[in-house]
Amino acid sequence: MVTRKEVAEKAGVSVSVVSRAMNNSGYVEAEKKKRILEVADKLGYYPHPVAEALQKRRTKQLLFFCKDLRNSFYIDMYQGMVEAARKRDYMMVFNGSMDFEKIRDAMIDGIIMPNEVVTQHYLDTVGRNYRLPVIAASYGNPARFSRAVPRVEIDMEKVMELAVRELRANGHKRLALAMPYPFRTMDVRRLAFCSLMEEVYGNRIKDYYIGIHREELPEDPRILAFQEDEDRESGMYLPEEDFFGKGELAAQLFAERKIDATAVVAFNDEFALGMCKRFHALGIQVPRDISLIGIDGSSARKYRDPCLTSVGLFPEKQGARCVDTLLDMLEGKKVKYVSGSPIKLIKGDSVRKLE
Amino acid sequence: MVTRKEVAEKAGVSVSVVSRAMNNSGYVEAEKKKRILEVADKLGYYPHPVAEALQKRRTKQLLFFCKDLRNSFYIDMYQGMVEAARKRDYMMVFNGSMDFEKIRDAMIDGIIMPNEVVTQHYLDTVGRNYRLPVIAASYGNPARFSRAVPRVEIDMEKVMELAVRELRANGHKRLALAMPYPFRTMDVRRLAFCSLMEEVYGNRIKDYYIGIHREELPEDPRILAFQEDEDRESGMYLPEEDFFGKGELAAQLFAERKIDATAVVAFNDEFALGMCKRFHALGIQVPRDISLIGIDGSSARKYRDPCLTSVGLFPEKQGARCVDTLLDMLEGKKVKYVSGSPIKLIKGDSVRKLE
DNA sequence: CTGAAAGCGCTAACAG
DNA sequence: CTGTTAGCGCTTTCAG
Repeated sequence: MVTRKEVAEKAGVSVSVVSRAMNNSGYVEAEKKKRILEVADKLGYYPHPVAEALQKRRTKQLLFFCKDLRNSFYIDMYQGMVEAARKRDYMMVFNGSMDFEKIRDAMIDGIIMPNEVVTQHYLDTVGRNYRLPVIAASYGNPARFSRAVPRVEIDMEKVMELAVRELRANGHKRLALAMPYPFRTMDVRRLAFCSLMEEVYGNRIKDYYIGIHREELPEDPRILAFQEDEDRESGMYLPEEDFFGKGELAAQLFAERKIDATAVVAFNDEFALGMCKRFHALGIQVPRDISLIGIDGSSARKYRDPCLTSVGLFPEKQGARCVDTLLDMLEGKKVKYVSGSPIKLIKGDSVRKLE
Repeated sequence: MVTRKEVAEKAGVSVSVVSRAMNNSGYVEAEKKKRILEVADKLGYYPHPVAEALQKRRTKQLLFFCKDLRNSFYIDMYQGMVEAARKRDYMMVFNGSMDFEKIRDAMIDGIIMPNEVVTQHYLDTVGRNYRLPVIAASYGNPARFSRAVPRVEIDMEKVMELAVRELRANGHKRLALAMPYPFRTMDVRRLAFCSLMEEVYGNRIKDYYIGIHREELPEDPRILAFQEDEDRESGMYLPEEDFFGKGELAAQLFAERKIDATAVVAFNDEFALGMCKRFHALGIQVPRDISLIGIDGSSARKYRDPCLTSVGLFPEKQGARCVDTLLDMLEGKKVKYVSGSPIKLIKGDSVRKLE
């Protein structure tokens, strides 16, 4: 392996001059600099990133701590991070194994958490005595962080408002909400939906809520909504959920319970697509018999027809903002404790205009 | 930050004893070891991964160099890698930005390449004078590596054979192949298909090949089959392709050209799903009017009904094997230059039994 | 402008 | 069994 020392010898200078030449820091005679760079190039020299990191106490790597790789929402988010990091000469590293302990073995300068639940878990365990800067992507879900963590937040209340407004604009009055969790779960979508529909439904709102309970799930090892009873009670859930499968189940429940809603807001696009499929199998046509609106704006919308109408959350933008905030922190800049990320309705063909 | 030195002082020993105690290497009095571990724990000490890496010349990180994140095939492959790496106490790092230059800034012990094309690109550029161990996932595509690189290979000829056999077993005689590339492209699927169908079609084989040419692609920036004319001529292509969109186009071409095949083998599942969608839009029913078989066994098969029949490639297994081979190399073991990865037909409902 | 020297936090001989 | 010592490859004062 060729080191700075070797370059220095061949160029007839000392290592420190080479260092300065390579980093454009401090003084070095123009003539010499040129020669050094030439020698380095000829030798195929390239600085050793680990040594550099040790000395500078900067690895130039950021971790996106996310296990839920099969969820394209997070993949999109990661793409946004990669791009933002690249612009500031950082590398975005992805860790697919959800193992908090191992986080301390990672050579990183900071961590981005995918949601409130994971953030809280982290802060309550390893994060207690590991004080690397942390940023959380968040969605307005109730969570109590034991330490101040800047969040880049998507305003889910507004998302729900957009969805409901779109349905109402198309003449829908009786709307249902389909979720992968029981009613009692403190999910911001459910809370927002309830507050928006309260004046219409009053206390009959539960009749228009389709939730998947653990007991109802088929015996599929992938479908594991809750790991511990404790988690279930606290309304927490862990990732790697089969939203599509749960969506199918939700459509089934919707049909069985003969809910008289004309439109459904689904937890997310994956969930909505699952509903679509099952509706189709049950002979219920979207949007003729039932209108459907998803949340995410994911590219998976394309798989089914009619194309799903959805509230786009632009996870790439959220991801990019997470990175920028984190890097600002590392540079010692003051950062906002909460910053927002844009949303927008993406029209498809799954909402019918009622006369 | 708490270091080994600090722990040593509090425990009244020297740093080397602490080192030995923590790594279970060399001798250290049982009593002392216990005390040291206690002190370390109380201080919340955790070894500095960068310093360790510098000294041991082992970062315990492996890179999966893959930009095509939206392709679930590679995501599955990555999952397999993560698991295999975890078992051997390694961390699998994912780099989503296709920038060969930046690879040298990554703190890694080895690299896994997603396919032959990327491997070759790498070897011809940065890989020239950066000799980190490399493993390539491969598919029997023609490629000339300028350096010996162990490959974990999926036998695409056998894959094609399985697909064709399944269709024939269901009574299909006239089979077509649908690909995202022109006929001249040296893709192993096309070559295998040609050799399998030669005796049936002779030189009419081109009539049963549906290929997407660059000129036929709609003006979608994402749809960029070839970056350079040079690449196109050499039959190379770069990732991030919209296989779904091209599949739609292929179905269109199939219908327009009134090909009299009763079944189609599609490039991959994504491509097949695109075909499904367009066929549906054109009023051509799968499998009633046309049978369809995909390649991959991807989870996206679930999105559409009928469920796609596909040849499963089990990318997780391929990924896991890549990692194991790479780690064996790092441990100085002798590794096979080419190793295989299993395949299997996954039955769905997209192939009709002909009378 | 340059080079010697002192580390970054950790490991691994090697005497004691 | 233990401590001293010499690095891993790089950066950064700080005298010259």
